[in-house]
Amino acid sequence: MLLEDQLCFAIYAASRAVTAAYRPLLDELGLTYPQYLVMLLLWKHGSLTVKEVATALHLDYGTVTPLLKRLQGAGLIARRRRTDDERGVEAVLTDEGRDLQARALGVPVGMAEAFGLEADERDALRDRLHALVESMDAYAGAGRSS
Amino acid sequence: MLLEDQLCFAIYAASRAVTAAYRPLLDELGLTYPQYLVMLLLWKHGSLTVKEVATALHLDYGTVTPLLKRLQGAGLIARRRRTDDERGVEAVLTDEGRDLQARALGVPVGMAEAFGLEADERDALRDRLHALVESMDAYAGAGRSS
DNA sequence: CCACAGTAACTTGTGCACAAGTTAATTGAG
DNA sequence: CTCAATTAACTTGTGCACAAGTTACTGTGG
Repeated sequence: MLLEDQLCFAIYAASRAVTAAYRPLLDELGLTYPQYLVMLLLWKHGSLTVKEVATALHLDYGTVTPLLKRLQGAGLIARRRRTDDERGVEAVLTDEGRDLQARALGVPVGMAEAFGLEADERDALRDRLHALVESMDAYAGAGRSS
Repeated sequence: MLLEDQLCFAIYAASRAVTAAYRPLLDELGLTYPQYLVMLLLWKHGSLTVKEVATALHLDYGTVTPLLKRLQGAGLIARRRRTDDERGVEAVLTDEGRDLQARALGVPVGMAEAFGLEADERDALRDRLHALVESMDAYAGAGRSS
């Protein structure tokens, strides 16, 4: 029952340490860490529905909706109803949002340095965590169905 | 720059998946995940100052103070000024708080099952994450001093 | 065509998490 | 001893994160 022995606490502490390490880098871009994740998605895809963002980040609509509104308020994205299915709302990069990508190129480099790990170690840890998330999702799914 | 390739996102997603897996177990105890971590500390030590709790969990006073007030509101702890140093406030288990430990014994067992990992794998992952947190703390410390 | 189940998004309320600023008690240099 | 710096705790404000409930649109069976 010791706190320090539990994997859950190690993950919880690591998550907060990582976002804290990102903060000074992201402050210069005027982004929070979840906002940065959304921008990463949009720099790749150009535009995404609220549902697609929520699915990719494993987040709730109730988290994503206000987050996108703040990005809109910052002028980085526009939000508009889809025309083919008017239930959907699409987030689209503005010119300003697209331009921000150039200034964000240094962020992953700076973070790789902070991690203090070799690339292969980093990949191994990442893959193990991905497997953990899938295992937990499967467990949660099984729990719901019983 | 791909989201799925980044270690940071794997940790962020894993952290939320873990606390989500704890939620149904902790709901039965009437605790949130951070509250459970505080109770783990108190079941071990009996009483701790706000500073000691904040240090152990790597949290801010601004997070811990209201958290302890909610535990006090739930009747699990009492909060009182220290007599030897009146700046300090101590959190102490109530009888009710102490009794809760018996009902919480099943929580780590249930979680070990959800993780779907062998004990040695779990320990290896935990140690690697602990090392990561220390590395990041050291990096942040170095950044502040420059 | 029409009730209706299902889906996408939003809203409200609670609880972290952290920055920045405030207050009160303690410590220590001169 | 005195007062300036330090420390412990609290407060305020912003932004996630998620549960639960609401609204608007879609697609399908009858």
